[in-house]
Amino acid sequence: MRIGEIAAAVGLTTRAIRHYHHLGLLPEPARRPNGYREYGLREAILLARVRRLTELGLGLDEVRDVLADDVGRELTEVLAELDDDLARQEADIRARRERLAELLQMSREGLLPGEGPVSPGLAELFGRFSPAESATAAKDLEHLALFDATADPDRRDRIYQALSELADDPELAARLRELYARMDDIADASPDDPRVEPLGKDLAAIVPDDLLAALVHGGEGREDGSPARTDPGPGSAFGEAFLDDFAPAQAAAVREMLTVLTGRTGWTP
Amino acid sequence: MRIGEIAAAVGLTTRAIRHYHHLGLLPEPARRPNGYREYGLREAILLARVRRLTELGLGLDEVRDVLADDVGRELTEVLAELDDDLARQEADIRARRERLAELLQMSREGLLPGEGPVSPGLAELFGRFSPAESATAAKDLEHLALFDATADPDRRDRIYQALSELADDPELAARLRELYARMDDIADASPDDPRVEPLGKDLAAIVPDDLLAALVHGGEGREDGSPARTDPGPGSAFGEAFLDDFAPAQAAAVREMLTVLTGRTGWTP
DNA sequence: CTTGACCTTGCCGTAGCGTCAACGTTTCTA
DNA sequence: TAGAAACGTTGACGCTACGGCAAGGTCAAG
Repeated sequence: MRIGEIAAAVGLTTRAIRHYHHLGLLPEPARRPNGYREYGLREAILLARVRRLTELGLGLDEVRDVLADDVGRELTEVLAELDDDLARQEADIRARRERLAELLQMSREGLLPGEGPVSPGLAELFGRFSPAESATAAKDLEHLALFDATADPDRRDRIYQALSELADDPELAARLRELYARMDDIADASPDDPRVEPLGKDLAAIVPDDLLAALVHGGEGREDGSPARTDPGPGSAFGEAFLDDFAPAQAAAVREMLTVLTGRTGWTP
Repeated sequence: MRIGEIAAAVGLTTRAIRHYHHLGLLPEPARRPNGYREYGLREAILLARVRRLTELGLGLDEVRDVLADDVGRELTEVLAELDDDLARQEADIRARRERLAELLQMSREGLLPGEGPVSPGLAELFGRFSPAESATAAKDLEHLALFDATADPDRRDRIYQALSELADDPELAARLRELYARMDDIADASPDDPRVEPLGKDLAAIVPDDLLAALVHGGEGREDGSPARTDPGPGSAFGEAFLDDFAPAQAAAVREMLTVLTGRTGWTP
């Protein structure tokens, strides 16, 4: 047989067969005078074995090992290993599909924020605060979306829990909205503006103890643990970038808030 | 932030971030005087979105589309498509794992032939015929293993069914063994040997009608449909290779058998 | 001054082939 | 009998999402 004929017979492409030759999986057969490869039934049988093994999902070098080692002992252990691997992949895919199902559900209900797919806990928070209510609020939600993608789920959900409780209390929610408004107000103010310091203190005051605990405690006891929404506090490059995201006066207020909060936790930089 | 800092903040590697720049997924940020890239919070937020999307399993160009298209319409349809894709993968993996489970089972029971993993139907046939009983029998099983990997499951199982019934009948099985022995006997004979023609006729005689029907009918009505165990009959390159796998006298006997069988089906070459 | 931890660009490697490119051979057909 | 169609040959690049290494430049600390 020529290569195309054997390829059709075993259900492979000619390219695949040449590839197997190249890898040494299958020895090159004799050539006809014109240079064409000449295949016999033995090669077809070998290729059929290769095909069965690759269809199971074995890699080509594993196939080579199995073919070389002859007899099923090696085969059995390769198959077992492969099954483990496939089990992992399957679990992985299922987990992703579960997340996808949540997201598709949210998407159909129109709950997906512009930030794209986020955790359900955060999506709920997004639903609670009207999006374009305040520039500062919008920014805050963006920060949360960043946090959402990076923090570990435990801590994340504890923090969302605390925030959710805060939003549930009508009085607290009203105060929060007011604070956002006051932040908006000082967008163009100087850092020395007299409104800055009281705003910082009021911001600190609305942070409940359980939220603060979750923020501080979640940091896994290293150099972080700062109450900034995203792990490292000011002093770290990230913290500076975080503060840079605010207007100067707003940043000063946030800094003031952090000072008060670190005082409350007894944490030292 | 420098690239390592933002990478740590969003949970990516610096290499990945540079890769995203290269692909145009994320614009190159401004540089410091020393050439270092300088990142701000905006980039972190963008990267967090990228990370969420890639973790769902989106390809990077899909991520780019989603980021560019802004807003969830495109996103929703990409997610739905992705879910379809994952569903297919999951089904595929499950099917492979089922086959693997069968094979591991057979392997533990020592039923795996040297041919490696074959379909359950064939494994059963392998179990019925003692492996080294006859050189011709061994060859026949090899041919079946080749057939096993290439034929479509329907036809394959119908044929195995017929073969299994043949093997179930003690008298037929005994006759089959005798035919194998006679094939062995003429391994070194001349094609003109007087034993060849009667052997061919006897070979044809033991093929039951249902097996013949399965063999002929399975060919999906094109140029095949030949009763050779593997699709195309003599005249095709594969058929020649098949006959070449036998000693000359044996090949003559097989040819004789085919002549008789094609006569029985009324099939014309 | 050195060491070490950063950063820079750039190129090779991964798995399993698909897909040209550029060319020779065989076979069918007008 | 010529030309086209359908085979074959080797060789090289492409795909995914980066990892790893090389060969350097930069910066802070001991």
